[in-house]
Amino acid sequence: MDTPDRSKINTPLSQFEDSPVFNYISNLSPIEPVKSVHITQTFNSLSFSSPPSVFTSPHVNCHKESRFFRRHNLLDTSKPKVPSEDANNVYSCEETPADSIHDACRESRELQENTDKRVSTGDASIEQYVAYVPEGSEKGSIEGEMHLPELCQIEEKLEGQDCGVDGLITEASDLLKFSSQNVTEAFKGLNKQLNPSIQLSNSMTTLPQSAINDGHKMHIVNAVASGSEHEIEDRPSEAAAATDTSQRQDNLANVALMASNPSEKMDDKLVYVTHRGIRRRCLDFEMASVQRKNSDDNSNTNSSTVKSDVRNVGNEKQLLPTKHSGDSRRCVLPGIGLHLNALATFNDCKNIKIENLSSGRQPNLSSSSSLQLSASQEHQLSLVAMSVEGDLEPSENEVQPGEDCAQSLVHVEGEDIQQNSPKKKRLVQLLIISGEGESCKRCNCKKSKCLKLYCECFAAGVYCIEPCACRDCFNKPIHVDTVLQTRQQIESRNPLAFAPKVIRSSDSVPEIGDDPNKTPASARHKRGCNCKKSSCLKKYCECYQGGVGCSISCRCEGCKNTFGRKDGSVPSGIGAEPEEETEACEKGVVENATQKYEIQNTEDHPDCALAATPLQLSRPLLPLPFSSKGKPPRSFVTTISSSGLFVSQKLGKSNASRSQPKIEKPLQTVPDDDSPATCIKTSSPNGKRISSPNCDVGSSSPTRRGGRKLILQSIPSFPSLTPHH
DNA sequence: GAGTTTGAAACT
DNA sequence: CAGTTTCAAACTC
Repeated sequence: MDTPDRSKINTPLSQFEDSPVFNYISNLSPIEPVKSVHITQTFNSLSFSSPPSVFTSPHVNCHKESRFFRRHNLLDTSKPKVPSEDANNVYSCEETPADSIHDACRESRELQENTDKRVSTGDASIEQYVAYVPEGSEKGSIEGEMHLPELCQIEEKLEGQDCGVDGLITEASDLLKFSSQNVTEAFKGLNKQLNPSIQLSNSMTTLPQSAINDGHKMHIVNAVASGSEHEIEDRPSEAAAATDTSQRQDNLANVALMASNPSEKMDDKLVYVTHRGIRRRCLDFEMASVQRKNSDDNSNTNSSTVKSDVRNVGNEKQLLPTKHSGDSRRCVLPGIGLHLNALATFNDCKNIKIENLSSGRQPNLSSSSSLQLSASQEHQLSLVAMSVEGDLEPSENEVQPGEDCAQSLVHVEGEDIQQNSPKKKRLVQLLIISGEGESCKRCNCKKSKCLKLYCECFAAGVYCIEPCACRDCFNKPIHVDTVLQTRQQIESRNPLAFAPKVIRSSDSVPEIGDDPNKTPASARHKRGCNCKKSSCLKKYCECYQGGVGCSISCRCEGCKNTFGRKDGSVPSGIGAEPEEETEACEKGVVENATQKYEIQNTEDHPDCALAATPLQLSRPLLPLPFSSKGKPPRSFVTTISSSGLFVSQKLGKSNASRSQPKIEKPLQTVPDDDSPATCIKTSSPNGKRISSPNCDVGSSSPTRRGGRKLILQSIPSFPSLTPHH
């Protein structure tokens, strides 16, 4: 404000003096000239004080620059808050196959990474967090290790969350803090407290597999061993040493976690360990086979109790690394990145497993896959269902809960694969390719750090994973705190920000037998679109993308939404309700577009296991984002039943509408039915399915889960599941 | 793969 | 609340 005056005063002083106005002013106040000059100088001196004349012109520039810097600073500062930066670096390092590691190793690692990211353990975040450390160390970014604890601490401070996850993180961080020596000591202490298996794990870090008897133990050992081996192989001696330490730390962390909650966490931890091992090397599969054998020997030990199941699950996962790798996406999915998942994860794993068991382990992929595919939501659902249903059958195949379609494939291949490393590898690759590869590609954020709704992943409540092409991504388990905070912030602004954009009333759910044409119109985009040029005929339109008709709430112009126009041209009754409750729509006509969608979905959809972010879990709704093309659709349709349950689906594609309705119905899911939809899928409008690719596969495969219907009851359960709150 | 278009999200 | 800017997906070439 002052600046202009000054400038005026400065340069043109003489001019002013000459000007009539100045004269006039001068007349008014005789003192002026001097003062004016004086002032001018003062300002000049101030402004220029440090900088030379160079800045003469540039007040403005200065400001701009200052602004510029400020912005940067802000950003920087913000980053720092998120311990993440360092972590990020580490993380990124991880992701970047920069190292001199052999190509093979690199590939395997990549695969592993993918898998790891998707690991479903409840501790997913922790897992990854921990996992990163080693990676960083591998890459020689010791700093990464160093910072991790700090990050954890920061997280603690920031969140102070009680969530089990957080707690775990904290513990992990603490563990990490320990110097190797301290670690050792701490470890010893832990061992005393830990159950035998854990202790074994501890010893395992250094011991060969042979020493282990217990299946669980075996897993741990394998994981550790594999990891260490891998590192050793890949890296020079130095790296090996570092890795060793990091691994130990990880192990400790795991142990600590386990210690904190032995029964529940054991599995997860085990899984975690396994994952790590896998991550470190693809070769683990072989190990897995070995483990599996061992496990088989020990498997008998497992009791029929739920706990036993859980363990089994863990074991299975571990046992079938392949699946994990493949799975990691899926099964792990749930656990993968999600905080929510994490919460649910434990349960999920259990549930899933149970389901598998209940289903009687279908030889076919579909069954397991379908469940898993549904991912976090499904997990939850499954949990409920599990509770409801009692019949569990032991799964011979040991299908892992988390497995995806890909996994299912693995299964299909059968045990041979397990035993056969090469086959396993192939399968894994296939899985990855088919499953994640495609589906997993997700966001491509460059400036939002994946912490805004611009980011599809973030918006979908899932962590970004490797397939994402995002930059400076903070939407990773490592940055849980940041993610949570951001989400809260956004939600504070708009409580429904993360709610499914398209809602479908459960009632509206069309019945399977119904006309396929029935449009998802019954579903409605909550806020309505605002399309001006796309005529609501392109994916730019959220309504269209979600496979729903436009409604009154839409402010679109020239609406031609094939799913239903704003004007209500579509019978579905679109216009009628902004809210989605009614479903006249069901009657709606399914449009060609819908069909297209379906087709696309089917094709694309390979879903990935998404790591749900914690918030999602917290939310009542758990939309499972599916990626069509690997990307989770921004909007996915979620059905909310009056009861409060929801299963998100992608309405987009008709499948969702049809098949899913079952699922959607708050209370029941009938997986088995028919159609491809059978798999519990969540489809995104984009055709991205939440459900695992298996669904597709599954669809092909006749078998489904036992045909049982899952009855979901009101979801009060969610809260409990959520570790956070 | 690069560039454009589009509309939601975010900001003011 | 409206207008503008930013952003990333969707789309086009």
